Amino acid sequence: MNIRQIALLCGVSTATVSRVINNSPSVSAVTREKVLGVMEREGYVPNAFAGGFGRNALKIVGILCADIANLYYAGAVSLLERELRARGIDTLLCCTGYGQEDKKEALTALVRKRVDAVILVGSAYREERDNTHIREAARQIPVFMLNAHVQIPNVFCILCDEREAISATVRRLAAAGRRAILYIHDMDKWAWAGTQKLAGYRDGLEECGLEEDSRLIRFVNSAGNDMQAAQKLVEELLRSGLEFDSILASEDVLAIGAQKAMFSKRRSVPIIGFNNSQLALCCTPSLTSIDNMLSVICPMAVEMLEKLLGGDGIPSKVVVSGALVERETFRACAEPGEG
Amino acid sequence: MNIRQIALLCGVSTATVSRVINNSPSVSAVTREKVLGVMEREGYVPNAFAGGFGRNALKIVGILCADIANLYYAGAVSLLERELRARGIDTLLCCTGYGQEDKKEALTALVRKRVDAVILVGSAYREERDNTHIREAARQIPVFMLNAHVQIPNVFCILCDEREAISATVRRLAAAGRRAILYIHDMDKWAWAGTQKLAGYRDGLEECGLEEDSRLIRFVNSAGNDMQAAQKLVEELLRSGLEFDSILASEDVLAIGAQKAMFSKRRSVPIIGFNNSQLALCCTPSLTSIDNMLSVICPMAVEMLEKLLGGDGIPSKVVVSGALVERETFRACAEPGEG
DNA sequence: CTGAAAGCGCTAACAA
DNA sequence: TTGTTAGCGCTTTCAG
Repeated sequence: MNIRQIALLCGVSTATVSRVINNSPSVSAVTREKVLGVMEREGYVPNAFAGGFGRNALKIVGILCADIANLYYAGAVSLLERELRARGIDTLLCCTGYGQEDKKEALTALVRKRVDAVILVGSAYREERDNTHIREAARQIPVFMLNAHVQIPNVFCILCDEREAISATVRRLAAAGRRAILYIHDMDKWAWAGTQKLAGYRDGLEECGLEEDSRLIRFVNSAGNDMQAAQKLVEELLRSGLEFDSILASEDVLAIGAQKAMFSKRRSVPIIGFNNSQLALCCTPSLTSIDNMLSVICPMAVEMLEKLLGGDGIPSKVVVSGALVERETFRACAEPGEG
Repeated sequence: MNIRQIALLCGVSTATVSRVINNSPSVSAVTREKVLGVMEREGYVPNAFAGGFGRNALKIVGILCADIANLYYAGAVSLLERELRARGIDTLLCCTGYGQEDKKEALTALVRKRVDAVILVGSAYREERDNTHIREAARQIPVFMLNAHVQIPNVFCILCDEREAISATVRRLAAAGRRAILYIHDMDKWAWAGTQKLAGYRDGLEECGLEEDSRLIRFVNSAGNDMQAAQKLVEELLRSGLEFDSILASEDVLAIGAQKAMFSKRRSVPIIGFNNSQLALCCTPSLTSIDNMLSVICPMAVEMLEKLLGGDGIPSKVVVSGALVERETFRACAEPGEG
């Protein structure tokens, strides 16, 4: 059943049916009723893509993320999808994993679909070496990057200043008397963000006049369960007798692993995670965490996207600051010795 | 830039270009090279939707879920998307929330887009009263329901027997000497699944010859933070002096809230959640939880979907059994008094 | 207010 | 191996 058949049945033209479908005011009440009646009777459902196709007005944007089962991405996609839907835009979701080839293929596949724009969520999409595939994509459609930055025409980056957020957190810890801050990260997957965060840690130390101790910077590398890996790591560190009086992790799961290790050894120090995810609330004690402001960044990205599609100019880069969300594992008022 | 221009530039027909694009074997090597060269040079990217559109071969399926920020749905969507992508099918994601009207609208909107099928994730999509919108949708395209069941032509349901899973868990608790099992649920959002689960709890009691005690069946109703609400509830129950020797919750977050309450009062009983989500691993002690087998159900759904689209027949209903995943909050070998 | 007709970019049946 | 051509379902001028 298509628009032509309906037109035939009504004894009007397809144009008129189209007008009825789209609530055009320039249709007489009688005609409209007649057409609506037939549509109803025939159970006709117009094909929503047929019109937009070809006129580059599909009203679909592609969202790429590494893994939607990851709470961080799930949160971002949730916020993005909501805003897009509110504007009548559909979301084509691609979970690409972390492999460079897979990410690349997914991006070009989306471009082939002539979606109106793509949003790349997470710093995983900024490759260390070669970002030409992003450049290629941006030649065809606007590309938005969340929490990653590249300088390419038609690519728009909205990000949180994670480096500064980490640095500020280190300063907070130092102000609370902490001198030996264990830093746990999982940089492999997040090359760029990982580098930024680590730099933030170092900034913080430097600004506080603390010496960097390489034994306090630890890398967690796990194929599957990052939490468990972090737990094992910290248990080992405790066994080894390494001294530290606080823990900062580049992700909530790592912090929670560390927390479990400390708990099992009856040790207590301030522990701070990153992402301010639901996990931070569910662990006991609840986890202090750095919020990288997805709740701000995502709506902002969609707003910019809308403006851009509407023909307005938008900045190619927006940076917002992060914020420390204090919970049981650390209070700013905490004094040395307390946890 | 379209296929016609490329054809012109190459001095061949659009059909030939089309063949090159689709790797048809019936193109001479020379022609292929020539066409590929021009495509490359011109930066031409074929429109992936244009072909499939209209021939009802869009290779897109719509996935509806209430809220992708919810770990449970995120896990399901992750599994589904992976399987779909492996088959060259794109995923259009709609997060509908729990409102009946919103769910309905989202479904009809997808049907208008002539996606190849829709997958409704979660029992929230089975309305208590009126499922005619699903019937309508199913008249146009195949509908798959995950963890919900209705009997409608062209609707295919794949679900976990949650009722039996809960009942079995109650029996396990009883076998471990537990007689007063507190049951916490949040039925409002999940009318159908909620009813099933509660029925399972009652089945379990009955099969063990335990009397149902209405004070032990508790409803948590929170707009936002279910965990906190459950925590408050249990704290109150403890204050009120209500006796119970174990806790079973219809969702992991509720169990974790209960756990926090118990922990803060230095009480310890077996606690069992539902969904076996990441949260169950992140809390301390780690949470025993009922796994409703998304990891089985989701790939199965996509496999069935593929068969159906390929013209094969598939069953309209598949039920798999759940499984208890035992962790620190309960071990089957646990004896009364231990927790 | 309504209709005729020209596409949108591609595929596929048929012809050569 | 290649070309011709008729659509897919709808929107959108431009005339009436």
